[in-house]
Amino acid sequence: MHQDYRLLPLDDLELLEKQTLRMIVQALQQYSGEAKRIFDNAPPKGTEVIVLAEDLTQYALEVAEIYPIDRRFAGFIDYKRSRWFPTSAGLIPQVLLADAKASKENNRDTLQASQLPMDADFNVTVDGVTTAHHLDAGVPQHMEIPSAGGVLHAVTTSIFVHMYYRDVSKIQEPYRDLKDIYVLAVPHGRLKDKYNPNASTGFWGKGKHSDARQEDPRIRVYFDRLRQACPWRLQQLTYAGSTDGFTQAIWRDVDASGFETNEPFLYLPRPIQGEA
Amino acid sequence: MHQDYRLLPLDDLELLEKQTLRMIVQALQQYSGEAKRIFDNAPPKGTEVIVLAEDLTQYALEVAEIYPIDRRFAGFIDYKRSRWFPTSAGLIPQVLLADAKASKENNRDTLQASQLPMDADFNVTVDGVTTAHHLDAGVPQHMEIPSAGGVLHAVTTSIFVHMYYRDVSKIQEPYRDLKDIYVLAVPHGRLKDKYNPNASTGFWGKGKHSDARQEDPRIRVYFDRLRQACPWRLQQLTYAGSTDGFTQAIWRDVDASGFETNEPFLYLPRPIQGEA
DNA sequence: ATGTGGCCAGCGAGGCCAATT
DNA sequence: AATTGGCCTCGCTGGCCACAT
Repeated sequence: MHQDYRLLPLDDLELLEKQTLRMIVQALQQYSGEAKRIFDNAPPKGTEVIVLAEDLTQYALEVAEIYPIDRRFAGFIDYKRSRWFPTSAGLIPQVLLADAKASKENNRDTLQASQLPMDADFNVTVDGVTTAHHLDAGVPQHMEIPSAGGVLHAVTTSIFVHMYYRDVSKIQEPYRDLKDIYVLAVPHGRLKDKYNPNASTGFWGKGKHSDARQEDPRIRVYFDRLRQACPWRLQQLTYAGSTDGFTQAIWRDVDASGFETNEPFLYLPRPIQGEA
Repeated sequence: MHQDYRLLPLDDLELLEKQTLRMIVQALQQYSGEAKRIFDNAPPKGTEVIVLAEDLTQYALEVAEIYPIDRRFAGFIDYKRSRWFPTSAGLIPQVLLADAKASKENNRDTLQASQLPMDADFNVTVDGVTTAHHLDAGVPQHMEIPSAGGVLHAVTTSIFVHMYYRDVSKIQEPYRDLKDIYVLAVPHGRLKDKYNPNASTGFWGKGKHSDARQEDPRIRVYFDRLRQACPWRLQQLTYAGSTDGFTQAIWRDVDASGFETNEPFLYLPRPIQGEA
């Protein structure tokens, strides 16, 4: 049984990320009812969707935590927890990094360099000319935690919770319509060779920063390409067709032949509170 | 035994706020060691002190929570919890609203209108001319929570955690020096008559918004006047003279004669983790 | 020197549009 | 019409400075 993620076979590292995401999807599904009520009905007040996405992500995930490691980090990541993660390969110290996004787009996410878990290579085409670009990872592969008997290397796992919505009204409830919650597991830095061996292969794209204004570089994750590379890394909880206020409980995976599957799953809905 | 804060005598409402603050001061004291290590050593990256103050406030307070009420609100308040608060007058449903501030000033705090718990009247002097100003409270006196047998009215309690610091270095640790943690309990709206009967009496002052640019009005709390009005509502945890990395454990109160007192208190230091 | 007033800076986080394909 | 590139908006938080006392 391993305790150090650096000794894990890459397949086991992927499984750790998959298990992490599966748990987060369960937590979001169970909270999706209240999440939509709050998101849709919070009064407009400037940049409220940002803080709504952050708060709702926290409320969804905090009740699904596991064996905590008593170590905290401060910084720009919305939700971060150190914990012992149980896997078949061993009990792995992990730092979960989850970032909440609110967006009217549903095909990509923009990451700050500090949210990038792997060195990224990608092509950018402007005026028919394609050039290779590169951005170094800003997320360390692990955090070091002093411990009895040595230093623990807690593997970082990067999750993005993407609230896809549109505006509905400026004067009355509902002000917004939360349509889907996308959940992305962006591969750990050790998995670069598999997911992004070169600029032509991968799910990265030019960020939304302005070069002209010399803004800090950002980078984008494209949903469709992430899904093609690994279906379960792009989950979609949709409210479409919902009659009970909750999202559809479906987990995206692959079967033994490598085909994409959709597996319904059971869940315990957290009650939708606050209905007057 | 009351369950509705609206029926509490004002003195009991003050005691509820005092008990709330006392617990928060204890929590911050116990966490002050790690808080300073993290605050001082986090690498500069733009507006990092804001998020540091927020994260540290959360880490300090979340371990000191009490009997939670299963109700969540989303919004711009940094730390918010619904809970049952035990007082001698009854078990009172409460929504704690704590906002974190980072500042190089140590004599006042700026509040958004949405952080203002009472209607405020105050004088503004410009060019020798004094005029009365007014700003309506943006914090509701309570939040309504549907419950078995009726609607609970959870009293809001507004706390501000003010990290007073200065910059030290741009290139090496420590980057900052966290000097004091001020903790303010701003009186509930029902206490306006006592604390702010008119524009000439109170601790409010002109906010730091720009009228010229038509920014949303803000308002300031002046520490000295809050302390004069009610000494325990302005607490100061200072690192000055500290040899162990923790703040001085002193609670400010008043004796029976109304004189200000300083009471040392015992605490269980949370270990300062992460020292390499 | 301090205590107030208040303009502005910087920077997140996305909206949104334009140029391609 | 859908995809990708990227400029700019908007608002949140305080730094910081200028008077006034």
